[in-house]
Amino acid sequence: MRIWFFGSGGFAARCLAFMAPELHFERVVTGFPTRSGRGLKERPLPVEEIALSLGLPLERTGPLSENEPLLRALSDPPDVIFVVDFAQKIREPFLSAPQNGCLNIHPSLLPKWRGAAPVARSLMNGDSETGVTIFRLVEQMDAGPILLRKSLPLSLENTSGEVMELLSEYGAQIAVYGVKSILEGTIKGTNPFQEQDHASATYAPKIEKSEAEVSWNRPALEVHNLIRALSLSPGAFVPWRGRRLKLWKAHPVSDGSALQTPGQVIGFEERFPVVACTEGALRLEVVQQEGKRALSGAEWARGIRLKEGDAL
RNA sequence: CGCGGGGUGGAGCAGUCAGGUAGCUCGUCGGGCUCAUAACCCGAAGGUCACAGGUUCAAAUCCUGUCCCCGCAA
Repeated sequence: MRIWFFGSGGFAARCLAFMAPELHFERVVTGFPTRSGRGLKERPLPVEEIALSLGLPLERTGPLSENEPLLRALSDPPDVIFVVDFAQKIREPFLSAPQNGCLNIHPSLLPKWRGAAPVARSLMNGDSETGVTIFRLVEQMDAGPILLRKSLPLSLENTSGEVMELLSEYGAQIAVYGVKSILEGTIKGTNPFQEQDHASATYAPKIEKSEAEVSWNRPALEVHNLIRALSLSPGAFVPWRGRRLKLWKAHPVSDGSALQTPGQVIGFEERFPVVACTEGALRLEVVQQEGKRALSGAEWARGIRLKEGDAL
């Protein structure tokens, strides 16, 4: 069983880590290190770090269409190429080089939430269920035939970080199962891939920075959904004292009295500040001021001497 | 050298600009009150003010260098 893996980001790195004990990867391909972070230092991509720590054969690539050695290698193609959270769009000749095509692990129940930010969009939308899909890449983004899906129930407590973590694990599980089934002929004979219902597709465009700014002048549930949707990155924030106050974790409070001014501290629950929104209120669990580390809402309120009636 | 914020008893902060006895809200420990409590009252312990050097009669505070944490931007 010959398998290649193309990936770059954190989700890809976690999927790779979960799959590595079960599958043999002949090549792991990622992008070049990017100048990023404070000081604009050059940093390797998450997949590179994971692959090296797992002792997998790693190579870096620029645009695939210009990678002559890799293109030549396609003349002796692997059985399957996993393409996960990879910064480039995959085209021919890669799409049809492997006998079983290129497989993607997508953190949504396709055809729902095609696109770049499926987990964030589903949480933002208040979905009660999401999942992960293994499908075969086609020219059109996230529109290929489905091999396997696994669902994950969501609650109001779930954050994007947790959900991504779980879906990378689930995705790796069913990817391993799926690829073994195909290659060992368990489901030989019938076509294991099922065409998507394109008519019911929805889309999850990438998160814009401007979407991260929230206002208390919204329903508490909506603010809460945005906070947990963006809790992996970049974090929702409110302007506060001329700077940003990031809201990493909150909890909606059913105090229905809509008589409060949005943004006003209407009280404390176990020392955590409760802030009024237009419908209901939010208890601030974890916040972070610019330049400071993330703190529990209680510690933050204590340090700045926050009192009932103060306005955020 | 991309821009910026920060490091002060165990936690979170004020004090730094205008050098002059280490402060606040908590936590911890002891005592009191209470049927009881995360409540309240009384008391106590705990800090080389990140590190190094310099200026000064005197440095958390001013100057220089170093380490560490973090936000933005890309």
